[in-house]
Amino acid sequence: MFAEDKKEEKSLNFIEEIIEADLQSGKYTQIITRFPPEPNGYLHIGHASSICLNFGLTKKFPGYTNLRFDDTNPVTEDTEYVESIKNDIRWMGFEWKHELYASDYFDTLYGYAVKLISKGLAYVDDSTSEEIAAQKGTPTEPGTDSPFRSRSADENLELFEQMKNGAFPDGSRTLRAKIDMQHINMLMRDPILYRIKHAHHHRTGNKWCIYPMYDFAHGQSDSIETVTHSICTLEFVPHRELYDWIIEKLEIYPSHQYEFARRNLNYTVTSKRKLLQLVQEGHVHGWDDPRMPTISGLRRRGYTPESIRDFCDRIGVARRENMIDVGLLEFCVREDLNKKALRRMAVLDPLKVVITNFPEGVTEMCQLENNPEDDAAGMREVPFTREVYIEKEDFMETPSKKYFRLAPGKIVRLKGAYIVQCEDFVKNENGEVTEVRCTYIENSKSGHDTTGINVKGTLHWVSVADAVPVEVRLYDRLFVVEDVASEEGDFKDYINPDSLHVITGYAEPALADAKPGDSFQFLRKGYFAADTESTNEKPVFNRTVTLRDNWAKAAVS
RNA sequence: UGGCCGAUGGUGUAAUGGUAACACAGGACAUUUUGGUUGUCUUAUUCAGGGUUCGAGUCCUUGUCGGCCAACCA
Repeated sequence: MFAEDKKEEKSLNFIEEIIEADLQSGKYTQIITRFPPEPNGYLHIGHASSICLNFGLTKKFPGYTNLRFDDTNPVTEDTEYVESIKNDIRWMGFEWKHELYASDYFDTLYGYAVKLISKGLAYVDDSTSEEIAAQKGTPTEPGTDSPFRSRSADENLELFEQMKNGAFPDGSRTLRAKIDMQHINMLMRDPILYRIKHAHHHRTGNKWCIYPMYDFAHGQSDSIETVTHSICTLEFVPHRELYDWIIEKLEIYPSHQYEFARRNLNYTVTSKRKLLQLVQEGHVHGWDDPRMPTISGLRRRGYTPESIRDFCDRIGVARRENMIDVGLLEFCVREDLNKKALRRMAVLDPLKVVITNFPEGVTEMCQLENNPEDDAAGMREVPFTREVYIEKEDFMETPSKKYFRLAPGKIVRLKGAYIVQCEDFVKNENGEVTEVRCTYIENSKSGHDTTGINVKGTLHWVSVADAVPVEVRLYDRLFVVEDVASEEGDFKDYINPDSLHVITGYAEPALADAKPGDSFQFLRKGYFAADTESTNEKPVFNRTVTLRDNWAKAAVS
């Protein structure tokens, strides 16, 4: 059980209420859910919500959850996606009961189709795609019957078998349900059940040249697995009538579909089509680019499974349209990493400080806490010398009144080391400050400070002689507008041209040992995770998220 | 012009006919050898009108606004 699940019981969401009622009434003694991705892309933060819901339900209530790949369209699907999906679900901390594929049921589904035809409830249609579209009518106008609608069951059976045997080219015929072309629900106007695709399938190879449509695969797959609560997003609400119709006519186990609103995150996109486009056109460096809202991207960025689960928990489950602030996701990862991440010092934009009264050639070790939030994390030693780097932004020639960092004549604490006072500074010909000269106060060392001086500011620093150069990748939101989908024109027009900055930072020696995936808090700068490409020779860090910064906020306003 | 689904602080969720709650974001103060963390305080006539009721965010009704539905995608 996850720690966050142990919190005091929150009120149930509407699906949990339904399940509780079903359990209490004795309708079920256990529940079965499923997570049904199509293996045609990587999982994203929206899927995370669905994963937490489906798997979370069977953690909370008796029962189990299957992983079922909805692989009914061979032309877009691939085993690469299957593997990434399994990997991401496990990383999220969930384990499925059975690994299943809709393609496992192709024979059964074929039999179901034959049964429907025999009952006079399906027919082979020779109409073209355009003709079928025309027959459908519109939401406000009824459709018209296909000229092939009244074929005999025997003829349909014969034709359908020939379809299966590869007698016809792609697109030449379809199997359609015979329901009602005047139905108020467009999906009930003789929906296509099977189409011809002479395509290689990632699992069944070339065995089949006809493939069932979503509506003729999903509900039956649920039924075959005796899924009790089949949970999907709101755009499938109109499909429920067809879902129930097929199950009823086939007289198979009655699974039930329940819909919730997909979660939208601002400043990003969560459409697989759009994400694929970003990858294929090189706007990002792959599905796991740390700017991507994919689970693999978030992982590489430094997000933890705990933080993503917490996020999903906080945003909840409902049926209304929503746009969730990415700030909440950031809050969740800060909260998690604050407890776990070891503190390290790294200077991202260096300015040299010379401590004029500190002896040359001497290295003095300083003891610093690895994590003030976790005593068990212990201490580490950091070398201090006459010359150190601080951040450029931590010195101001003419500071405002509320600035309590370094400035001419002002004192400041170098974290874990000494209190220093600024005596002088050097400028280059462009008027930029290139060096700050300070004196240190001898008996002010952290832990042994007998001066009684109260300093307002504390700076992070790195010894010049001991600094480890590291590549640091700073990320910003991928899009410049909150709601990309609602904007006019091509979504790519709203890509943030400054979503990535690669810089060289100077880190304390301990950071040279970072292993890919390790997370750290760079003091006063944010949380950073060693990238998958990081090595001891060339450490690379991704900024997961900055620290909250009240000073920066105040400066803006 | 049809059908379906929605509407509660800036955002996301709660309140199951009986005091509109929680979290994030924002603001203020305190604490702090990270301007981090932590603590305290603070921000709503529940889309609108009508109705039922002792009592309505909740039930009924009308309207308004938003989303979805006319892929051989899922």
